Amino acid sequence: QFKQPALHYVAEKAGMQDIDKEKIQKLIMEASKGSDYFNREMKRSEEAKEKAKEYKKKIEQHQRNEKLWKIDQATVKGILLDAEKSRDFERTWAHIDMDMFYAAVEIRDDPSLADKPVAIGGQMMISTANYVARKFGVRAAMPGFIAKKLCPELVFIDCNFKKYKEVSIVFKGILEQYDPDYESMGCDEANLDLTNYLIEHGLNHDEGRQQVVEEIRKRVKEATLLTCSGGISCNKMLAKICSDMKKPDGQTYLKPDIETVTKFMTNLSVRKIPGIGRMTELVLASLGIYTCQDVLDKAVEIYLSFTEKTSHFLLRSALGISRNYHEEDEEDACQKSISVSSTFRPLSTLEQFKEKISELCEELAERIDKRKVAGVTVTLELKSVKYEVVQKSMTVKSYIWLAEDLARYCHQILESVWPYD
DNA sequence: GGCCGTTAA
DNA sequence: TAGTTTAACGGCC
Repeated sequence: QFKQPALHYVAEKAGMQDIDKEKIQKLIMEASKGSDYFNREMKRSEEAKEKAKEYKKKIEQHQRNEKLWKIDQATVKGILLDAEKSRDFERTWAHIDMDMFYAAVEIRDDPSLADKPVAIGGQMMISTANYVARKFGVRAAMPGFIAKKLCPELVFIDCNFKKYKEVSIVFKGILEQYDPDYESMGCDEANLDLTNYLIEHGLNHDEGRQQVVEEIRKRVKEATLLTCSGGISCNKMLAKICSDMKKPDGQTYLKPDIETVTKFMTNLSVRKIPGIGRMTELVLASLGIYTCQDVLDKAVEIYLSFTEKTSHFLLRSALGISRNYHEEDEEDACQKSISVSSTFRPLSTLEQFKEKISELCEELAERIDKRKVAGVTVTLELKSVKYEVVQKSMTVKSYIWLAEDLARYCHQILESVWPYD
């Protein structure tokens, strides 16, 4: 565990297990310290720890009252029993994830890059790094200037989204043949419900499930000349966690039985659960919870700290239970918002802000037009140089899609928060 | 409905 | 010197 908030996790990602964590963490710290971004992150971390303190108070209060604690324990037992009842091993999910996608495409098209440390992105932000670069601690979501400090030899390559999109279409075209309703998670990964395919092909058994994913990966490699990794399990969450375990170019199968799943979850870090990020990890750590087994051991503490929805999510996840069916509702699956944003040099006058907003509205209107959609709520979000965010929105009576209408409402919102600094 | 925070790719 | 963009969701008032 890091004593300071880790701005970029070392050894969290595939390819970063055998590296000098200490040294890299120190370099990142030196490069970050004192920056507005770092200060903001520190503040967020402090707020998370404060939250944990409140939780602890409530927990201790219940613990002191024997009767109350007994009731809490009984309630939690019920929740865990209910969760257990919903456990289902009948379906097979696969999570397929392209390895270091953008970097892999660039290296494929220029093999001379293969043994050099490569980062896709620029001095501002890196999207992906190859495994050579990861050995230096360089990784996605790290600004280029920090990556450069970790690895002075690092080769930066600009993003070429058009090319990645084309590869992605080929990739998805293969997945579609195994599950026409596959759930896409960005351009380089997807969740597939293989159950129907497996049954139809008489392959619904341990070997068959692994064979099918081997086949998918082989076909992806032939069609794109790129490797991908896979995870196979009885639900989406487990499949996703598994797909990360033998990266690159590997796959992990988790047998659908209670012993295997329980053993798998026991020592798993809570951070591996999709949906638990840096802040939740920090809150849980303050409560002495690091692994999924800790979540179960401290189920009452979880129940008392979080809302019903969140504690159910945490407990079910720690048991290795998650949804194993497609989001059925068309209504639920549709896009709910559309937005543009950009980072620019600080502005000062109201006029400058209005001008910038108008430009962004033009861009947004173009995309709205392409998608043939319209909306009723306009939200303006401003972020200061100190990373403080101000958000204000308004819902109107008529549908909006034109740039001029978007701009008019945004200007109105802007004036209501002016002066802004 | 409005505003804020978290997550993820 | 410098730390993105887009979208979704949950909590709280």
